[in-house]
Amino acid sequence: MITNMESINNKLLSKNVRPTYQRMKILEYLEKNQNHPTVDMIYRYLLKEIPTISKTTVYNTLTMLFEKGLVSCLNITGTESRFDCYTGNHHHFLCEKCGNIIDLDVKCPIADKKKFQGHVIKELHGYFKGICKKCLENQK
Amino acid sequence: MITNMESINNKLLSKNVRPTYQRMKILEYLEKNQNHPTVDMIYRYLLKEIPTISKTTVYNTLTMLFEKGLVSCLNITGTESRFDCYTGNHHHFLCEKCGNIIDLDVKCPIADKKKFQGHVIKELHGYFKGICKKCLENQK
DNA sequence: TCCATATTTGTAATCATTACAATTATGTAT
DNA sequence: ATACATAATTGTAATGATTACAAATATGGA
Ligand SMILES: [Mn+2]
Ligand SMILES: [Mn+2]
Ligand SMILES: [Zn+2]
Ligand SMILES: [Zn+2]
Repeated sequence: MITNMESINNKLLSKNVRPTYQRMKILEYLEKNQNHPTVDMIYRYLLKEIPTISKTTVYNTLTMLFEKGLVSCLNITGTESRFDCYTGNHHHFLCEKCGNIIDLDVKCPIADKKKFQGHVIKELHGYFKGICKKCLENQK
Repeated sequence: MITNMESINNKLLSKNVRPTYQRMKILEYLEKNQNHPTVDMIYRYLLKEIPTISKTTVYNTLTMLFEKGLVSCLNITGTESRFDCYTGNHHHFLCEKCGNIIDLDVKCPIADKKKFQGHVIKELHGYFKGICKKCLENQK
């Protein structure tokens, strides 16, 4: 996937979202930083490029992008939301040592089902917690 | 599983936790109310039986019980922690209509693995969100 | 009974998130 | 181009869950 302003622009337009500078930059950040950032991480970075940006705008934009299906929102840490521009079906691993969140390719047996045991499924989250490969190697 | 004070007592003792009245009551509540209550739900109920109980005690106790492996902690809603005395491997469904959290028996392909792609796995959370069977029937 | 220690309690602080109103930017009709 | 209604952004205050911390209380063993 190529990250350029043109594609980001089209992505927003395809969902009838006005491609404002703030929205473009937030989406650009997410595409360039696929480490599942927090609102604050996005905000603090964008502050350099857009000194007037408000954290409320970051919150509002991410909520809206989520509702439009352009980003996904994780609550794996339990303390703050994490955002991911990759909306395809995948799972996540949280390292309790370094705090990194890693994408996992796990085949969930009911991943593509619209219904399960009578319940309509709209979202699916697979969260794993433990110690990541890199941290295990470092402590050897 | 029978919920009586004797078994709760033993459960705590087996983890070298002093079975105080507050701890027993919190664990008893969880065993009798398997609807994944919040801290506040537990606190407000126990207030009737233990008028002097502090919400801090509920927090401290649940954190301790979790660390001892006697309860599990869910962050499915994103706004507050939910607790579950059933620590066996199972997944959860959150209904965005009624807010209920339902146990799901989903076979995760890596449920019993200690390691996955080099990462040591200590916790596994499967969260599904949508509209539950009961709410679907009601709106027909 | 005495005492060191564990537990509980109450209050204040923290931190993420939301509410809300004021300001600013934008698209469209004139 | 101008005016205006509307959308978007901003700043600040409020909310709510959780944590920090110190004082009060309870407990088990000497
Ligand atoms: Mn991801
Ligand atoms: Mn459960
Ligand atoms: Zn790590
Ligand atoms: Zn429901």
